[in-house]
Amino acid sequence: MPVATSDTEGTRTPLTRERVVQAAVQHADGAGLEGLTMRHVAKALNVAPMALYRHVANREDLIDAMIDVVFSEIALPLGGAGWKPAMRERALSLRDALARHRWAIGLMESRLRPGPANLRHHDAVIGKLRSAGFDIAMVAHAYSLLDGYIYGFALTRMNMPFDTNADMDAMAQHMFEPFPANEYPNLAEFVNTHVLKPGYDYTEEFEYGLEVILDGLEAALGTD
Amino acid sequence: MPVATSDTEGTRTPLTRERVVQAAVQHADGAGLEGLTMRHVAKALNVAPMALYRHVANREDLIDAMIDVVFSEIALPLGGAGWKPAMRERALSLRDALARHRWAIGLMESRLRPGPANLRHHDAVIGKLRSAGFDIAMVAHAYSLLDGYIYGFALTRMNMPFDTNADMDAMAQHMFEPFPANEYPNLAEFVNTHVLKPGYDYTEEFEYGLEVILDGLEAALGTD
DNA sequence: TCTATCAGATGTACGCTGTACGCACGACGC
DNA sequence: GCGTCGTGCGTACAGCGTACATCTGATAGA
Repeated sequence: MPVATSDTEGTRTPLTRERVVQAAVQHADGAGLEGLTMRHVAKALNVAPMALYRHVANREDLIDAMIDVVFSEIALPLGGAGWKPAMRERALSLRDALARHRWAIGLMESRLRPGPANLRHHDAVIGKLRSAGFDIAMVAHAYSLLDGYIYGFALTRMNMPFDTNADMDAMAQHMFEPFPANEYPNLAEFVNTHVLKPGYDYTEEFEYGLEVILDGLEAALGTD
Repeated sequence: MPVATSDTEGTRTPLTRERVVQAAVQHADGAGLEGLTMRHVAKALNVAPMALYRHVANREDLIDAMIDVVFSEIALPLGGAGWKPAMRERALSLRDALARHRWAIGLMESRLRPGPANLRHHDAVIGKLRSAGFDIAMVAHAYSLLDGYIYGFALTRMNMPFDTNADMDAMAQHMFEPFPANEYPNLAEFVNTHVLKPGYDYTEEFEYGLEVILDGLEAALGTD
C-alpha cells in the first residue's frame, strides 16, 4: 500500500501551500519559532519532511508566508470614523494578532518579499492618515511612533517569562536571590508594592501609552 | 607539541568566562544570533568547542551573560539633571547600544536570570523617576511606554533590510514588482516621495517620537 | 627532585536540524 | 497500452548543541 499516509478517511486530501502554511502557523503558535522544524510540520500533516519542499522553497519562504497570514488577521482602518479611533482600533487589533502569534513579533517588518496582506495593510494605514490631513512627513512620524510602540510593547510583553501573578512572584524571588537584600531598593519596591499586587495586569499598560501617543499626535497635527 | 593552539606568542592566555563572553558578543555583532555557534566562538578563541563549557553552562547561559554586557553599556540616569533630560539621554544611549548589538534587541527583557548590570539599570531608572515625583503607578506607565517605544523602534529599524538609500531603492522595486502598478497607491506615494527622497534618514524619526512621549508624560505628571 | 593530584582543554559520539538529489507512483492524454 | 507529468518519498550530508570520558600540564607535598 504505497499511499499509506492517508487522512483519517481513506481519501487523501492533497498537500497545498495553504495547508502547509496553516499547519506551520499553528505549530509555531504552540512551540515558538525555535520549535518550528520542517520535520515537525511534516509530521503534523502526516507527510514526509521532503514533501513540504514541493510547496515552499525553504524554511525562510515558509516563514514569509506565515507572516502574511498574521497581517491578514489585522483589522484594516477603512471605516468612516476619524483617524484617531481608526488608529486605536488598528493598534489593538495588531496587538491581539501579535499576542496570538508571538513568534511573529520580530519578523513582521523584516520581509524582503512582503506578501499582499502586508502591503495592503500598510497602504490602508497610510491612506487613512493622509485623508485625515496628515502630510507625508507627519505620516512617517506617526507611523514610526505607533508601530514602534506597538511592536515594542508586544516584544517586552511576550518576553516576560511569566504568565500569572504566581509565576511572577516565583520569578521575582529567583531573580533577586543571588544578590544581597536591598541591593536594588527601587526595583524591589516597584516589584513588591506594584507589579506583584493582586489585580495588576501589565497588559493594561498598553492602552495608557497608546492614548498618550494618540493625544501627542493630535496635538502635533494641530500645530503643524 | 601538545599545546599547539597558542596565542600569537608562545604563552597561552587562559580561557575565562569573560574572554568567552566577549568573543561571543563580538561574533554576534558581526554574524547575528543565528551565526553565533559554539563552534565558531571556540574557533575565534583558538580553542576546542568543548573547552567553552568549562566556563559557560550552555548556549543559553552564554547569551544571558552577553545580554548583561549590553546592559552594562547603557548610561545610567544618575546625574542631578531633571527626569526629562535624564530619560532622554538614557533612551538615546539604549538605542545606540541596541544599534551596536542588534542581536540583543529581542532578548533584553526576557532573561530568567538577569545579571547585575541589568538589575542595576532598572533600579537606577526607577529611582530617578520616583525621586522626580512619579508615583509608582506612573512609573509603570512611563517605563512601559518608554521602553516599548525604544525597543520597538530598534526592532523595526534593525529589521529594515537595507542600510543605504540605494539599497532601499532596489528593495522597493523588488517589493512592488510582483504586483500590478498602482495596486498600493498610498504606500507607493509614501515610499517614492518621502522615504526614497535623498536626505531622508529613518533613524531621525526616533527623536521625534521620543519627544512626543516625554511631553505626554510631563503633561500626565502635571495633572496627576 | 620525584610523584600525586586536579583543574582545564580535548576528542569522540549522538541525536537533532535544513535540504540537495534522484526515484517512485498515480493520473491523464493519446 | 503507453508516454508524460506532477506530487510525494527515501537517502544522504554537513552542521548544530552538548554528554561523557579522557588526556595533559601545572602545581603541591614528600
